[in-house]
Amino acid sequence: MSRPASRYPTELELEILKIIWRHGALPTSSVRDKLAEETGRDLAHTSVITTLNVMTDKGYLARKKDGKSFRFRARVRENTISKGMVGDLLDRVFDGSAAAMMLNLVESQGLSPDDLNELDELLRNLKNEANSNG
Amino acid sequence: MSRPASRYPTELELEILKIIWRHGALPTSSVRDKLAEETGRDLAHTSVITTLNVMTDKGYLARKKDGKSFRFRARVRENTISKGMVGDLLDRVFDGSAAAMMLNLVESQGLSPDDLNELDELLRNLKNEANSNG
DNA sequence: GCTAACCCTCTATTAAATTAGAATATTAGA
DNA sequence: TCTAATATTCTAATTTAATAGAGGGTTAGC
Repeated sequence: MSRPASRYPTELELEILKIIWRHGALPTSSVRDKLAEETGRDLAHTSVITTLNVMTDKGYLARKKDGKSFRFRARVRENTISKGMVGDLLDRVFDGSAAAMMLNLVESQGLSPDDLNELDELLRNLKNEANSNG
Repeated sequence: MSRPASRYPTELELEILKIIWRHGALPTSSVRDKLAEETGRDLAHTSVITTLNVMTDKGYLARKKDGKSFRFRARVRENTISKGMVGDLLDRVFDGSAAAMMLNLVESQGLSPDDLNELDELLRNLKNEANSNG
């Protein structure tokens, strides 16, 4: 056998998704421009189309004719993809232990006092929810 | 150009690293056995060696002759790799916002009350540290 | 009806990752 | 020393990802 297709967007695919999530449906030329502007990735027009079509086949995007060119819109939500990718890492690296992953994140990412307070608040809300819903 | 080498262990490489982190230095045959037992991945002996050698080239492992076979040990620490992979996802998906990533993790992973308490404690400790060290 | 401009489809190349077989080396024991 | 067992190296096939060129279609303007 050989390498299985990745279950989540690849590097380039994610860059493109992020652009489309931010700016809404775009034609190829705009995707290309923004890739160059925002990520420094200066691809040929045809390379961008090829990738957009692959992404369409994979179900990440939908395309619709608009005048003489296609316009691509996202078919997946940012939150869905994020959760999928985080969940994947969680399983692969931390064997599903969310607490272990959080600990790692907290340890390694030099959180500021503001960050800590924000998290504190987040936790408090979650606890309240848990109490009122459970 | 084409695909650049991934900066972090691939799927299979990570499985192998986890086995070696858990069990310490192992000969090829044991890595093979444990891959089958623990992950259901039943590879040919030569496939395992090939991968182990690639991992050695990449600096993830070191090999030393032991009797008639090689024994492979980890050259990277689990925590280092975890942090790298989490940091990578953090940058690529959440543009470096640890708080956003935590929120996602908390939202999506249905944390139990126990988990919440554990995290609460974790945060409290961090805050204390921040106060006493700052 | 041409021509220029623009966009797309099809095809192709390169490298990494995964997998494994053939050939070769090594070692222990008879 | 010869053999059987076992381990390693070398080579290779396959698939995905990333990238882009050649060729062909469409549209607006002259």
